[in-house]
Amino acid sequence: MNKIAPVCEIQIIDKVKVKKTKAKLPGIDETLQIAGIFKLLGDPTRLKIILALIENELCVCDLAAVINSTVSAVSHQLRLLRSEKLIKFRKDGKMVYYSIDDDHIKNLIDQLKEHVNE
Amino acid sequence: MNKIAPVCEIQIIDKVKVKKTKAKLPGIDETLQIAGIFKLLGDPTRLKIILALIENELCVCDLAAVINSTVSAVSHQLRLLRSEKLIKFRKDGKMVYYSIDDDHIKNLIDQLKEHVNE
DNA sequence: CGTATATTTGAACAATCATTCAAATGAAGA
DNA sequence: TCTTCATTTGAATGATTGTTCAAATATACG
Repeated sequence: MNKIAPVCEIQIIDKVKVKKTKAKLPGIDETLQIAGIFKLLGDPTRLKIILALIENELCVCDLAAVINSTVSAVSHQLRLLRSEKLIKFRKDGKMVYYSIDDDHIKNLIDQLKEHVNE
Repeated sequence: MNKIAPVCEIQIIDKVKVKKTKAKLPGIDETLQIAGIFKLLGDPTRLKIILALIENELCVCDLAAVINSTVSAVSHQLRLLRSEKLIKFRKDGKMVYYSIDDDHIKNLIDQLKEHVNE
């Protein structure tokens, strides 16, 4: 009788291990930033854009042609990739040429290619 | 008069570059696989799970405690990570202990940490 | 067997997101 | 200036997805 309510009671098996592991994790900001970049690369359209730009600097309409998408869809995704500084652009008259702005990206993808081909 | 309808007409600036770039891209299956793994790492909850398991083998409820989530939410995400062979598990009585099943993952994340801390 | 606990599972819900279409912007050339 | 073309932008839509809650499994133990 008068049992303590089980509300919000969290079961933990190994308190020490939990505390130690928690201490080793990166902060929430860094975690979210890392997840954010993985997320960008996790969409097929954006990944194709990155893969294409690794091979060549390209304008938006050629980029759309390379990855079989529409100019509008590509432009929307370019905005996201730009905002995270994964790509950069230069203007030449009406044209806008995009290219990779991050050396790590190619390595990241190459590593995953190995993984996939195993 | 009798202009050709502009429907579906795709503008391409540099046909040669488009064709050459297209030829260098990985096939669609490989592209989707790579995107799939990036996508898994692109969710904060799943990334935290991976980060925690890199430090320690953990049971589900301790894992939930480490990343401040619920057992149910963690279990759902573990299923996805398992299906892509990023993690493995071993059973011990009622308990299920999860750990990393992929050597590439840690390197991938370490590389992105560099990127973020620049 | 019956209870307790760790984990999994399914359905439902809210939120996020990629694409599409139409319209706007900006730059080149007549 | 007017037109054309490359690109961007905004709103709308349909689809995907992460979390929650409740119920179902599964294993240990008395």
